[in-house]
Amino acid sequence: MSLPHAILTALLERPSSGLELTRRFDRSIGYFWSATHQQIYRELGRLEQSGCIRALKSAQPARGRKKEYEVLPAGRAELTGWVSGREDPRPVRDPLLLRMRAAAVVGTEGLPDELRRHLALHERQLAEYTDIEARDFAPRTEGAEPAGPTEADRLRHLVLRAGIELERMWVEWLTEALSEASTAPAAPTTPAGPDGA
Amino acid sequence: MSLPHAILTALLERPSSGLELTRRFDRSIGYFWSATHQQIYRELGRLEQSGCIRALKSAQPARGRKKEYEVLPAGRAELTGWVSGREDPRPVRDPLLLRMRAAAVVGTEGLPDELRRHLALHERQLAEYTDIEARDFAPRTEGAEPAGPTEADRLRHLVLRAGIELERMWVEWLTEALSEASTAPAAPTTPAGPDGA
DNA sequence: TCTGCCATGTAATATGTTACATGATTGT
DNA sequence: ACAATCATGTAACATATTACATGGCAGA
Repeated sequence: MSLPHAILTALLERPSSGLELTRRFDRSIGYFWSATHQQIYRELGRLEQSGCIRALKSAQPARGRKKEYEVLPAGRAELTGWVSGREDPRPVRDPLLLRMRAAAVVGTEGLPDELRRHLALHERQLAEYTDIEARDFAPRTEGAEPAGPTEADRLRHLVLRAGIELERMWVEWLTEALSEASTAPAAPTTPAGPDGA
Repeated sequence: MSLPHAILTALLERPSSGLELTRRFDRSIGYFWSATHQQIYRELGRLEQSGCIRALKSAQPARGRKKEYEVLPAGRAELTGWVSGREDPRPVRDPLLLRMRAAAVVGTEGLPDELRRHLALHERQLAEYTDIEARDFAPRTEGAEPAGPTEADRLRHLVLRAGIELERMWVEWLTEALSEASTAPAAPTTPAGPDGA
């Protein structure tokens, strides 16, 4: 149940139309909660029906016409409740790790190339994040305005740092995996092994 | 499309019944691909129909009777193809990061407690992983048998290390987030801000 | 027999993905 | 008129989650 809350957050930050939301989900918000435009339109319809948001009057309900939404008090209350609630971290679901485990059984054919490809992708994402950090969260220069970052700034920076640390972790792990793979070339493996990990 | 391959891998490691698979998905395999018993039974039915696996003869097709499956050559071929194929890393989807971003807009009420709770959960998971590492992948003692770890052992260890590094990353990040939160107590935040991160 | 657990399964719902359809606007 | 693009949406399907249903077996 995170998508509606992601949309409420985005709309509180700035009232938007469905397509604008879609674009923002390709950039900032999508870095930790991705969504396609179909999901977004469906969810906008539900949120409107449940009274959490409403379309601005300027927009007539016609098919090809832009339709902008804003959050109503009920929507803000819903979001506040969600933030202060409990929700366990989701169990990890990573296809690459699964494939490595499968490779331990059926062989590593083609795997090193795939690891290199993933490494390049994670390095690119990491660079994108650090660019954003340098642009939006540069340390205050001396003699600048006395006001430090706001609470909101600090929270957003923390979220970005989580993304950075995650990417850094994958880059390091993939580098290590590749160096191990090059030490010992691929070979047929034993048919079975311990189940412990 | 990862669940069927997760099941094939598990069955290659050891032929099992649905419930046994469910238990293994709560332990080793589930550490990077979780699944409920309903998903597993449904997928076992599909895999059997498509000729990737078959039930061992010992098991009659009765409702309350145990039914064990083994992988057929077609199943092994399917898995091999999947391992050597391409699949992009999934975009991150993390509700906690989303909630922090929402908190930047509606306030951090109740958030520090939740961060502490998550920190404890990740610390526990990390301890579980390092226990497994110490048990199953202890460094070879000097003077032991000359054979090093097999390729399969190294792959399984790599997968476990990814889990360890992921948990360590979350533990560090949550610790940092909490120390920042204690520096500046929660307060109502500005209604809008930059969208950049 | 009754309780509890093992084991397999169904049904309903929620969420996510892929492909396609339609109208509006702008530039040539 | 035509093409390209913006913008909103439908339909079909795939996957995941939650709650519940059914039968077998073992021991009190």
